[in-house]
Amino acid sequence: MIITVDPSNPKPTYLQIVDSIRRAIATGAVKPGDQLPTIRDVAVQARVNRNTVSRAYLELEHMGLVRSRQGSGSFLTDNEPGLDQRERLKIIKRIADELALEASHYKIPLEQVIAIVRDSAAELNKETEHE
Amino acid sequence: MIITVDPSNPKPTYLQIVDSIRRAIATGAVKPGDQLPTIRDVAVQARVNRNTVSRAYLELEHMGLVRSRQGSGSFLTDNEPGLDQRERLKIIKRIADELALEASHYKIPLEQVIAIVRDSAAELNKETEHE
Amino acid sequence: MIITVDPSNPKPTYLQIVDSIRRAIATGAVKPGDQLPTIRDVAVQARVNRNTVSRAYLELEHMGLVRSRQGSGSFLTDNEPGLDQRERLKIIKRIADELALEASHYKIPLEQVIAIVRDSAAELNKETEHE
Amino acid sequence: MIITVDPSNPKPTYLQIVDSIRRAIATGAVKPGDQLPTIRDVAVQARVNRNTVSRAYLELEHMGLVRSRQGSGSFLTDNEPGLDQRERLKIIKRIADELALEASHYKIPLEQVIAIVRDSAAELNKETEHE
DNA sequence: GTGGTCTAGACCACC
DNA sequence: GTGGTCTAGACCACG
Repeated sequence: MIITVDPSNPKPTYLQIVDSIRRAIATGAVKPGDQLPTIRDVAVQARVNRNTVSRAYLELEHMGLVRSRQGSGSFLTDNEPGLDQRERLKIIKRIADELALEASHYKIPLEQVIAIVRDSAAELNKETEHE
Repeated sequence: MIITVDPSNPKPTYLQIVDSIRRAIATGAVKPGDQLPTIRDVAVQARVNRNTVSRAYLELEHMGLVRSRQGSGSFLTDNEPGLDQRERLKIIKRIADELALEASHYKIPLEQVIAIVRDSAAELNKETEHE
Repeated sequence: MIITVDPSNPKPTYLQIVDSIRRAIATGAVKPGDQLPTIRDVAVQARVNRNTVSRAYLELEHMGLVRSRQGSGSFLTDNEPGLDQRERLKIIKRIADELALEASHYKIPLEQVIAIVRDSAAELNKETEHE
Repeated sequence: MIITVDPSNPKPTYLQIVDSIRRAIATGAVKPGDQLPTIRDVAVQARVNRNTVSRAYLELEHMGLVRSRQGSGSFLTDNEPGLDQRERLKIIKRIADELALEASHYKIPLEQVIAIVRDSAAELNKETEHE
């Protein structure tokens, strides 16, 4: 699994790591029960401090996606995310609003924006289809 | 102009104000040359500290959308945003990626997500069309 | 609010802080909407590092009991805990089992154990009744 | 003797094994002088690493409950636990406090909690009475 | 002033 | 080997 951290991205490092792993989950690169790379490995690979990776894994644990056990490692759970449908749609709407606002501000046509969204989704599904 | 701040929104207050004003620009509620509401008015209306509104206006100045004139208030400029096309698309892509990731995580179908994006765009254009 | 940390207690420091605050909530010493003592204040008072208190507040935030906002402080939410009744009883049962096992091991009579439990509960309710 | 390990239980594996054996002692399933199952047997049955079982048996030795004889296995001693009454009550009080705090937090009535404690104690004594 | 993030490095607990 | 905790101290972001 490839965990990338972009220092120019304003998003906090630990959340970028969270996103990397959530992306790996979405693409099917890791499956429920699988062991995640160790905290130390990710720290070396992404060139960040161990504590920062710890923080990311803690977040994933609070999201119910990961379970870490002392001495044996961190594993993907088989849980579904726990939010109800309303909450989910609220989150999606918030991001969609932001997308529409930025696009309008930069005068990027709606259809082009939608093409970009399709593109992002396709990148996630690319690997999934191979299973 | 209505400036709303939602304390449950994790986005910082000053950026919520920035977004409100950018939204007003996008919908045509304010036009180049128009005076913006005073910092004090916004602070009272949105029930936030004046420093926070100040911070928002400063941000808008940095974006080149607003110019403050000594003693007479803040006015909308007629500037186009200053980023080049590549930068703009990079920002859009980042948001689109996030949208796709969240949607996949919550198992919301792509077409529904796109419908929501169209919706968000339509809300922005609603008022514009009336002009 | 008094936050106490006992170095001889094997429970991690940050969880002892969490318990102190949960205890303050249970006794009614803090109410929904109230501001909690600042992270820095707790750190000084309990003689621990700021980061340790941060960790405790983060945990409380993940439990849905507290909301922290940059620049303004940490506040008690008005949420009810989010577990369903089954989960709650499972947690209670686990502690009850441990209590029964230790008591049996130390040959402490059941009725004495129950008296101690009543005592612990009374300490929590003492202050509440004064409201 | 049945040793069970629940991976969803946050308690460390070796302590879960310790508790299983202490429970067997409390119910009278094993008596002073009896031989305990071999480390290897427990490891196979509970599907854990032999080192983990070793660690559990070591802990039981430290508690004075078990003595290992070279080459012939581990046997239950006829020792009484070595803590003085104050220490014992302190441990009981700590668990009782935790029980009261969780119950209050989850709004479970005190009498129901006590019924659960009686239940836990009854489960321990059930088998004892048959002797 | 508030809380948030990150680093460096130490030590502990568990398997 | 694994993850967990804590410290010290720096710097940033927000109101």
